[in-house]
Amino acid sequence: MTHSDHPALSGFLRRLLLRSKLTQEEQGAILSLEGVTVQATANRDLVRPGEKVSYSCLVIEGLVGRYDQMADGSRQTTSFFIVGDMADLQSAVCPIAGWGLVALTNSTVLKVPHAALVDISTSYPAISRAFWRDTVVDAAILSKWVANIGRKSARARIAHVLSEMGHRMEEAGIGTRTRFGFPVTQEQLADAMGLTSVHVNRTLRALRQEGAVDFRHSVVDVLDLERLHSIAEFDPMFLLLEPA
Amino acid sequence: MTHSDHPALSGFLRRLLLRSKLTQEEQGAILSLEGVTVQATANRDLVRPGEKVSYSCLVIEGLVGRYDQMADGSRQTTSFFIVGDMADLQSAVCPIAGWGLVALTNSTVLKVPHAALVDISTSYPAISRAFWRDTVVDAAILSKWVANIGRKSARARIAHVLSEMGHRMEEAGIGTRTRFGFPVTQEQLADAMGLTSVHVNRTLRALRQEGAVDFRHSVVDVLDLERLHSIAEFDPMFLLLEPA
DNA sequence: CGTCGTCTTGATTAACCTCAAGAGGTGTGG
DNA sequence: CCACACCTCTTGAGGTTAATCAAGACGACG
Repeated sequence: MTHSDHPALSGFLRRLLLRSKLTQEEQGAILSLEGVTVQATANRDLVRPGEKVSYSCLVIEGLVGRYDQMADGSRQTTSFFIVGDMADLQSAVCPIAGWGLVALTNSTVLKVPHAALVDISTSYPAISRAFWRDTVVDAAILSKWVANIGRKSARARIAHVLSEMGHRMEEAGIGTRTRFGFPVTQEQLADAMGLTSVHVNRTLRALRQEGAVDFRHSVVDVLDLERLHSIAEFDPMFLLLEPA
Repeated sequence: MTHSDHPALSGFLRRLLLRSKLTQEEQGAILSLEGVTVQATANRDLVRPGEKVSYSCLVIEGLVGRYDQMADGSRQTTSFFIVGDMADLQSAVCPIAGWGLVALTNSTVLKVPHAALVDISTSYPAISRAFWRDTVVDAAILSKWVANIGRKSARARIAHVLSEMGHRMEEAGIGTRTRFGFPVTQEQLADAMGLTSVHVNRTLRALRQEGAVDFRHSVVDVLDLERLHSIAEFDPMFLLLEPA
């Protein structure tokens, strides 16, 4: 276990405070969480599909993905997790799930024991609601992904995910909505969009040529935010930024 | 407000108990929830997209869908809710969301005030965890839908959703996994699968002809459960049936 | 018995996939 | 410091799945 007040926890707390009010005491309880720091190289599984876990993974550095594996070996990524995200907070109440977690790039995560998470959520109802709300936000993003993948063109899908990530990066304080690091390969992006890497490549080229967004060398450079959002039909409301 | 112990609440309690242990007192608190019963005819919105709500909708009768509307008018359904499901329990902690709720067939719902839900979840940590867990199950289903829509053929997608609904219907005690009522039109099913009704029609015919499943007249008749699950790559584990 | 929504089928088109090959970039070992 | 290996990106040609457009049959309900 690391000592209390691990710097990574402040990112997590910051994220919770975006949508939930917590007293000083409650904030202190979050910051006092302890865990084990682990490193993972790119494409290494943090949690294998179906594995029972006794801790949740807080992303300290890098980028983590949640994925579903098909029988033919193809993958569908169902979420990207950035610094400050607790990638599988839900596992605290459902320790077995069908999905896996993978480090999409070299990453560091803090493994926080479920017991500690359940403890503080039992002691502080407001923390319990904050955790619940965090899970709801995750579900809202998933719901939006279903809509994007089910009903939008490749162009709109990619525009949407880049808009979403820009928004979340800025929210987390690790970039701006018009320029941020996003270290995924076109192949990994394809796995998230339900497309092939070839088609992602062509679509990115089109988005660049029409002056909407330039995504190269792991950096997203939004050339025209309004145009990008319009292509994506992006409305940040779905991220549920409504502190209560 | 209806009187306490509304019969519909027992379906909701039954659903919670599938995945969470609750004491008699806690169970009593659930059963004592009060609300207003409302009826809605098919295709009537229960919650409009973006609307702020102060209650959650428990399905008493019928079938409810959560959907996202695109700018061009097309829709993506992101969940089906059956009798005993609290369609938007998450709104208790996030009263504004981007999606809408629609009665897919003539339905009856019990509108339970958020205040009451927050009250009992504050008084009973176990109920708070049960609610949280319920939201996690919803997210797990969403995650699976992303994978289905993103990476599977129309045939496998439809086979999967019929497998999923059969499982949930049996779980809720309103049918068996091989035969259950599912009152959606091919058009509504298409909106959920990210397909057109024409293609759903052709695909249902193919599934019937190969002896997997016969879905007609609002009834799903599974002809060969193993074959259906195999086509769908269906594994009920994702429904997180792990009481804790 | 008529009307309207739903289902069914056919013909054509568009979006995206598959296969394939070469270019660019980056890290590593000689 | 160079050479090689490997991964990622890029582009082309052709194929497949599912969308679109259109029309007629069926079926439930008044």
